[in-house]
Amino acid sequence: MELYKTNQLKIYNSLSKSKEIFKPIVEGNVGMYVCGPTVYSNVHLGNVRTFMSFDLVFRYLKQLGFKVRYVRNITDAGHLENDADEGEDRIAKKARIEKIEPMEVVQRYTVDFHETLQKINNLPPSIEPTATGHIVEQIEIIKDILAKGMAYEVNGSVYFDVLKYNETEHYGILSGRNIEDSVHNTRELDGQSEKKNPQDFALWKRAEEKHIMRWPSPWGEGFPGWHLECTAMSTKYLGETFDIHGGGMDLKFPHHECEIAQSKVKNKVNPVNYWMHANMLILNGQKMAKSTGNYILPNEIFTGENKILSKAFSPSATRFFMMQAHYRSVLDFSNDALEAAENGYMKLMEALNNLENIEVGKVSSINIGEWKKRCYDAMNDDFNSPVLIANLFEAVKYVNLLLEKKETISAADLEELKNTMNTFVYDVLGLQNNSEENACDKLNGVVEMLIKMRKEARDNRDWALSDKIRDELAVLGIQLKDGKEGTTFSVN
RNA sequence: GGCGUUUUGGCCGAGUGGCUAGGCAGAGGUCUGCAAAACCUCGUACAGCGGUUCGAAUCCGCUAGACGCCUCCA
Repeated sequence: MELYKTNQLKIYNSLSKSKEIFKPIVEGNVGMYVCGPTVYSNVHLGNVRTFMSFDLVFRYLKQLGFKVRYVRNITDAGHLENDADEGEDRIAKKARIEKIEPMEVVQRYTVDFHETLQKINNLPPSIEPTATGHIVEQIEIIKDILAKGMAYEVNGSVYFDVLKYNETEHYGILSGRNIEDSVHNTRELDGQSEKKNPQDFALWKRAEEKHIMRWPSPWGEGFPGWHLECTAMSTKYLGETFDIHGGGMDLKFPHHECEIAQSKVKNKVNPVNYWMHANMLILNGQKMAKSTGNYILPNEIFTGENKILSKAFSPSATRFFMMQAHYRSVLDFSNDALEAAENGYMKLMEALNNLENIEVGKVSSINIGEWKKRCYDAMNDDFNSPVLIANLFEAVKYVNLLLEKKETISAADLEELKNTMNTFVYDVLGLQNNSEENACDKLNGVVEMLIKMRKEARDNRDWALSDKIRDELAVLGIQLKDGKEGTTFSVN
């Protein structure tokens, strides 16, 4: 029987601002859409955190037995940079600077994005559609919204009429705003004279002469507006109403608010049942962002090539660091925090390796079933990975006590412990075991030989030689551990 | 200025109206030829001031700080 039938998953819904019991539209199936990256530069660690948060959601839904269609777009048509740059989107701008074809920029950074997510062990989504591949769908939606009188055309551009929409619907329902407030508080910017109101957002923008990315439309040559692509792609692949829509907290307004408005006009239904927002990664007390230069790239962490880092950290240690925080909490990035996470991560991996060395007994002195339930309870409570990890460390303690024979475990319980730990560590959290990568058979053989030689030296009370072997191996990052049952080692 | 979130022990980070989060770092102990590892024990917490309550770090109010959004942004 599928686990979702016995596990009651609760998800914090940004729309209701409360945890709700998750009930998919079609039993056993989940449709999930997550706003993907704009591929005009390398993804930074803050971007990665969001995608990792939803990777956790994706993985756990699958673990519960749901059949998940996970759609995450690639924004390759670019967003408008600001109104002063009217007609010029980010990707076109970058292309001009580098004197290359826009789609070459898109290709380069899409590849970088995929490589980075693969290193950090994110699962690929089920469908990864591109904005440029869905121009036709976007044009159709605009025509529909125009026909319904909720948009207007000016000089080859089409804008969504927010004030008119707000007469019958609540623009601001997701972000907790009232349009009346923002009417009084929105700063007037230049170049907005086309719009009836500053709150109106573009559905279609007329392309200036020099604009590189352009498509024909009923309103002339141009390109789609900021928020339309997600509406087009999510509803195309998941339906007019689907289960989960995710994205970074910073997209809640205006991006997701606009998506709701567009969908409601076009389909007359709420597009999303559960809105999920992942919180920001903080560096130097501020949100990581390309625009401010306050960011760190994933590769800089993996190579250690950044002045705030004392050394390189593996993708898994980095992933573990992020999983130790809840996805809805702000997380502070620092070298100290990463180091602490790395130490904890290695301790966890050590215990996983040691699972193989445990001897079974007739009865169990620890309650594995109860422990397993606590693991699921943690994840059922809005994907609470930090509490899950606390429970995994509880299991680390079990493993060590079992090795010392201070506790006993039955064969069936040991199997349960192994399966559950593997499931949560590898399948749900998506961590990888680095020690397996580092230690190959030849190395194992050499170290075992040295351990044997050291034992002979110790038996002869030749402490100088035995310590020399131990210390020199330590310098190489190989740590020897003398236990009651003999010496073991770990590779750092 | 508006809307929202947040403030936990040396550090990172959970959580709850009364019952140990966890990790890292630190102290003492067991073990050990010594060390490391492991295990056991321990410490200083819930920004400040009021209120509700038998009881609040947990609910409410005020004050102070921080962050996010209000413009592209994960």
